[in-house]
Amino acid sequence: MSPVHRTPPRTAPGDRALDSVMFALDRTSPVPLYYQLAQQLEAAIEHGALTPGNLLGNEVDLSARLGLSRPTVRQAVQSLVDKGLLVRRRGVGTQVVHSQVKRPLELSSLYDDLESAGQGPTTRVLRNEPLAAPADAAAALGLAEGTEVTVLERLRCTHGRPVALLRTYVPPALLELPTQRLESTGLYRMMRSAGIVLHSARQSVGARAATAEEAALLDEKEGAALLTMRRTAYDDTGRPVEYGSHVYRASRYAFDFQLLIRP
Amino acid sequence: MSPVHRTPPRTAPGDRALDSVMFALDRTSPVPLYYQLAQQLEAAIEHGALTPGNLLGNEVDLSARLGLSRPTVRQAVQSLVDKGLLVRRRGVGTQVVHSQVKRPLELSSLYDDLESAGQGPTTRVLRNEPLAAPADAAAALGLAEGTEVTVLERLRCTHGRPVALLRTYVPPALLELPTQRLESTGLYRMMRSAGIVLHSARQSVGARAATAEEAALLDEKEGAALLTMRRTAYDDTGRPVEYGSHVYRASRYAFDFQLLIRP
DNA sequence: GAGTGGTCTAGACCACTGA
DNA sequence: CAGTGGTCTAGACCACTCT
Repeated sequence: MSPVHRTPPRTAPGDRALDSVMFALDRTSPVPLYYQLAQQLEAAIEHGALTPGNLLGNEVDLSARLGLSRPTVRQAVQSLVDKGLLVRRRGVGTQVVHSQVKRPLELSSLYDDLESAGQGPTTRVLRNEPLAAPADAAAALGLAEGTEVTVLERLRCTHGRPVALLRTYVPPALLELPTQRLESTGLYRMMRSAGIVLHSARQSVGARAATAEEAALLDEKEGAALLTMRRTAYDDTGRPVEYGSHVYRASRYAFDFQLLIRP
Repeated sequence: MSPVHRTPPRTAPGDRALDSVMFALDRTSPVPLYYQLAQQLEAAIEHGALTPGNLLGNEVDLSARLGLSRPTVRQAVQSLVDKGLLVRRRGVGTQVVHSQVKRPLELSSLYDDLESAGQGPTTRVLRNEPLAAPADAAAALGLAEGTEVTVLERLRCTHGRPVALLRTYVPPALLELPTQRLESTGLYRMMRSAGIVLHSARQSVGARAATAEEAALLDEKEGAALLTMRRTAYDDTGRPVEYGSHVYRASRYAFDFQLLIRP
């Protein structure tokens, strides 16, 4: 038996590097406390102050040390668990996931489409006009076949070379779509500016051989393997706001994404 | 003005069908209350008792009516918001998403791989042996190149016809992989039985032309467009447990999934 | 048995929305 | 303005894991 009366130094196998990390919470900030904490925890993990091994002292101590209630600390921790950075084990503790794969890097191509404006990628609008909706677009948008919609065809390039050919159908009168702004700003930012809040999207990814026309536009050979993607996007009321049928050069593009498996 | 003193009938524009729905909460059950409530809400939505329009009375009333605290009710509602079934609007209320797309149907092919055992799909193991890890597999699994791993090659069929050719590398000594159980049970179930808890996976989907060998196995023509998918799966400690490099017949398979866009 | 996360309560105040 | 969700507190008991 140890002659120590107090709690021993406690550098257990799964030692808690968190003790040395300082957190600065600003109660006057409009940013929620749980969110401030989550951000600082995430930064500490990324920056390496919190090593993958095992860690993160128990929630009761942590909340006492931070001057927060346990539910608030839990809310912060939970958000990182949802991001896949932490794992909770009942009776054990909360650990930082080993993970080579730090950044979840968000999800697949929608993210690209959301962000690809201004910087490297450029977009050329090949077509932007009203059209009687074809069967697939009408079905996806919940309209009668033949309803007038706006059809866009855009050629997306990175490093000056084509990557994707995007055909998009937008419901009538949803928003103005001046070609110039489409090329400079991107469809999703225009929607956001118009007060349309994206909520979810349904995607289907497949493959097929390039047609002669696609091959010419994309600088591929006819019959080359292309990635295809059909997507219907919905706003926060569940209303479809876009249906797209796109092809990507398989030689220059792939869909990368991380899944979290939920029990 | 109405001569009524009490609260009027209150069949406002966004009327609350929830008032007529009964909830049965069992406090003796080991199932958490918030989870019971979430399930019953989800069932009510799916079954149509809660119509897409607008709905769901405020959380304070709801918790009072159910005899629960507001945080508990919030936890239930939040889980459905996370699933994309409900939308909260501050100052307005919580609404059922219109959504054509009811079932989120989980995510892409991993789900298929998890579930495709026993029923329609069958799996034939073409190869199951130790092998010095090639560069890509070693990198993905965090091993030195040439480390001995187990390589699996499996041909997956539905309706008696081939759909996919799966090449999988499993770290050494992770678990036993008898061919017969692989064909009857599936890799993921075997992992689960071995106490391996899947946590996340990184996937990359692309396309390319079929080689002669692939074409022969998959009953396609050489040069046909195939979907390709590379996946590294991790368990809950962040340890890589599988690296796969797979090809799917584009004529018979596509990756379908739903994204939720988070602000 | 000690320590952990999982769940739950009964309040409180604030920020935003809409009439 | 009243009503809504968003955040936060300070406790409580339970279920599980590990030693």
